[in-house]
Amino acid sequence: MGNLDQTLSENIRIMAVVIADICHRSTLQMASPVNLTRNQFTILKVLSTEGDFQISDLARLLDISNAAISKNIDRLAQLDLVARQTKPGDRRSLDIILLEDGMKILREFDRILGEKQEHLMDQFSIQEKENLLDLVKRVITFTLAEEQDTELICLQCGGNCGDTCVIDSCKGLCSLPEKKISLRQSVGAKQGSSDWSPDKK
Amino acid sequence: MGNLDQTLSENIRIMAVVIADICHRSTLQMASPVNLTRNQFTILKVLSTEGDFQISDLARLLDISNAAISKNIDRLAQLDLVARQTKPGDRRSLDIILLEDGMKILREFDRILGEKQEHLMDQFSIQEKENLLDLVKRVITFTLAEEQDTELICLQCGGNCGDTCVIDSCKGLCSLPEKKISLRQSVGAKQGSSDWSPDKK
DNA sequence: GTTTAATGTTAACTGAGTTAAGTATCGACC
DNA sequence: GGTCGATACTTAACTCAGTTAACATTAAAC
Repeated sequence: MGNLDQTLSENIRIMAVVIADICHRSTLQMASPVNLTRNQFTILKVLSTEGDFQISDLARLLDISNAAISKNIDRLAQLDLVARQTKPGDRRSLDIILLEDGMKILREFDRILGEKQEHLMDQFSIQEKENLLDLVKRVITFTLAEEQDTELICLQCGGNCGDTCVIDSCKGLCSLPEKKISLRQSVGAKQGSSDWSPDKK
Repeated sequence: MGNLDQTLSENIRIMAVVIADICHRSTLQMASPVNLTRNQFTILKVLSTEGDFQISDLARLLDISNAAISKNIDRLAQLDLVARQTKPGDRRSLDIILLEDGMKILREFDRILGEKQEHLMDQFSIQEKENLLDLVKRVITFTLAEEQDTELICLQCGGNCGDTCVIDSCKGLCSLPEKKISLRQSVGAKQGSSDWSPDKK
């Protein structure tokens, strides 16, 4: 029944855009008093997970250059969201640490997302949720299996999904910070064309 | 059962990123011999739907400036994917028309997406698909209802889902080209920070 | 026939990325 | 202990896709 396949595929794609684009953007806008780019937000999110992160770690994780991270940290530091802290052992390295104001934005983001999620989840019975979860997991794993570039930071779980995460490459960040090398080779945060900057209109 | 809610929400978000980001990017890269930005691809996609489109229509639809559209059309015209055609009635206006090479890219994109989709759909029984469709539609409508900025071009259906489209504001484009004014107020294609440009590494 | 509005292009600018060069520190080796 | 290469970060110059503002050209209104 090709038509069902078609409709379902389309609706899955629409859902993806709605969640990954519209919902994320609006939540971030609500959560933060200042405009943050997607990458700046991702940096905060990474810093909120366990482990120490330096400029080059962040560059590797977000797959952008050290120079770009450095500039983003300038911006975030200027907003008092993060700070550079020289490492005791090695005076070349800097640990980037998340400050209270940065945490506040993340907490607010999670709170808003949590609220939206709560309302959404109220729609479904437990049976339906379990059903949907199973189907969603299968969509994810199957879709990723078809792709070459499957490394990414999902970070949707706040770094605590551990071994239950469906994303193989995520597990490193979620539960094993020491494995943080070379995640997300290709879910690039490349030079910008369109969607993810703060709205300036 | 808060934990199920949490897990399900996370997995929905992960699925969204996987589909909207990774899958779209890789498909576009496979489909097009030249690097197209997300907006350039969206322009092609819009042009492939029914109706005549001028610079200002496209600007309104993508929510970027006339000047930006003009430059994008320069680029697409230089690649022989589209052409400017002076309108008989009004010599100020230009109809932007999709050329064969442009259509070829769209066809190839759809073909690849169709293939991926076919494999994915093989995973599910008809019962499961109907189930999933229902749940997905509810996620979409509910999520959109919570958002203020719900205007968007989804264009996932290729412009032919008509009244069955779950996206109210989409219907204009899918089935009623004359309503093409002011779709997508805010699913911005704003100045760029991060993800959607062709990969230059 | 002149003024006003609409359409599209050009020019100057912005912001977030890039690469390449520069600075400082560390570790190793003679 | 001094030099040399590697590592970590920053700075500078550039690119690219947006922006706004000024400018042609054409159409419409009075």
